[in-house]
Amino acid sequence: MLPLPNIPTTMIRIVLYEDNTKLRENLTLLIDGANDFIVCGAFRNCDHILQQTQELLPDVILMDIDMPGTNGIEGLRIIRPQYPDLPILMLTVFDDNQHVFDAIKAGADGYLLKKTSPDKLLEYIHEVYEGGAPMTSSIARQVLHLFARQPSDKNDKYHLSDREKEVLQLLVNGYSYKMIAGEIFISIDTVRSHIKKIYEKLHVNSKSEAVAKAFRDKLV
Amino acid sequence: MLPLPNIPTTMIRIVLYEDNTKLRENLTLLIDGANDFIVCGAFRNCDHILQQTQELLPDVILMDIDMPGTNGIEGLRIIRPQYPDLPILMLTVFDDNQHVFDAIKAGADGYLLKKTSPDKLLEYIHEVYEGGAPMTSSIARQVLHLFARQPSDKNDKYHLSDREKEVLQLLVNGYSYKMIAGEIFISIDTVRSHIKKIYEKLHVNSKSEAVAKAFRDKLV
DNA sequence: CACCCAACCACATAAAGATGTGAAATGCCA
DNA sequence: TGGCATTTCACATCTTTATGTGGTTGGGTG
Repeated sequence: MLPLPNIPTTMIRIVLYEDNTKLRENLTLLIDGANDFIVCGAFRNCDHILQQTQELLPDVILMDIDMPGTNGIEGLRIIRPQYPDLPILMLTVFDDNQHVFDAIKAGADGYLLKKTSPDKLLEYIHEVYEGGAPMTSSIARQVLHLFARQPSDKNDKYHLSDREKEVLQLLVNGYSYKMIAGEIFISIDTVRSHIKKIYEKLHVNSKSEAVAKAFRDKLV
Repeated sequence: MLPLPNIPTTMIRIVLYEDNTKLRENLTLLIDGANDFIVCGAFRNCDHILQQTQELLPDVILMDIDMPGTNGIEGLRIIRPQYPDLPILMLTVFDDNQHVFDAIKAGADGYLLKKTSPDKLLEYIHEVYEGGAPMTSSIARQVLHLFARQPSDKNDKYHLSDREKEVLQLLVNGYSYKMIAGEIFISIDTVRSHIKKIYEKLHVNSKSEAVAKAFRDKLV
């Protein structure tokens, strides 16, 4: 049985994550329209990305960052360890430093802005599938500069007080509230109130999230 | 006084550093041939890059890496601190990790291989002049990977099972037991027993210690 | 001076986590 | 075939954490 001309024997399987329904549909139409792509799944967030990837076996994932529920960065962190070679292309409106940095750190293989034109987008999907690293030029510039600039010195970005930094450091070191209280000679209730304040400032709500954030943002 | 059509009022000033005389001349011809570029200097190494830059005031520097005398990387390190915003485009035969890494660290704004076609090269010079970061795709991929997944082979030192690694990843991502159970479709008691096992293997006894260890040992 | 903020403390409640004991199903491999 | 690791689940208990609502003190600033 011979394959017909111009009909690829294997389609490149794409899965989309994008919360905007209209955009998700448009992207699906665009990508399905190309003759060697097939969209085998499109979801509004990354809540079940592990199962979905297991079932759908995509060749490329196209991922928005800002989604309700599990967002693109979190999704990336979940999926990347299990699928180290799966090309994942971020497609987002954010071109600020922090988002780019987080995405790259989490193992994105490309980073495009949503204003990318449809034909360029298809070209870039091919590129990432073939092992390239498509980036819009402003992103590429940021990536290079992220590398070059050596000190993070952004550890004041959350405006933690000295005492709060001290407590956070102890949390990161694995201390319980009781141990912290003993270590710096304050009551456990005071430890609680410090930690509550830290959570507010870091926008987290558990000890392990605070610890993770401290590592990721090089606060320690 | 009106500018004539198609004749830019300001030319983009280029300085070249390239030791191969023939190539240097060819590049000069190519770039001067474009109607909005002018080569205002071309040198065989970076020995006097500071003075040359001061005098010639280039808008873009095009730089080879391997040159006798002060080479491209050293030149970059000399010039970058004084001119942090001057676009510098590396143009070289090396696409190995170390050279790319060194150049990026020293503050290059773009990195092209010499096999780049002449018309592409002119396009890329425009791009770097306009704040972009032109890279050949193999370089872009290297840059991303330098950032993201450097080690990730010593993560077997604790002999975590696949399932345990999966659970640990979700812990690191800030999931509660209940959320983990929901995500991977097992009961919360099973989550407990996995986590207990993880704690034994990592020699910790709390979630945040496990998270911290995961970061420190680059398990994530 | 009044005001804010950092740092301290207390009490209470609900949720989450840690630990222990025990057990069943699967698959591998020697 | 029997042992071993992995994965799954249940029940019980106790500790820790998270959150809320208060409060006092002292330093600094407009």
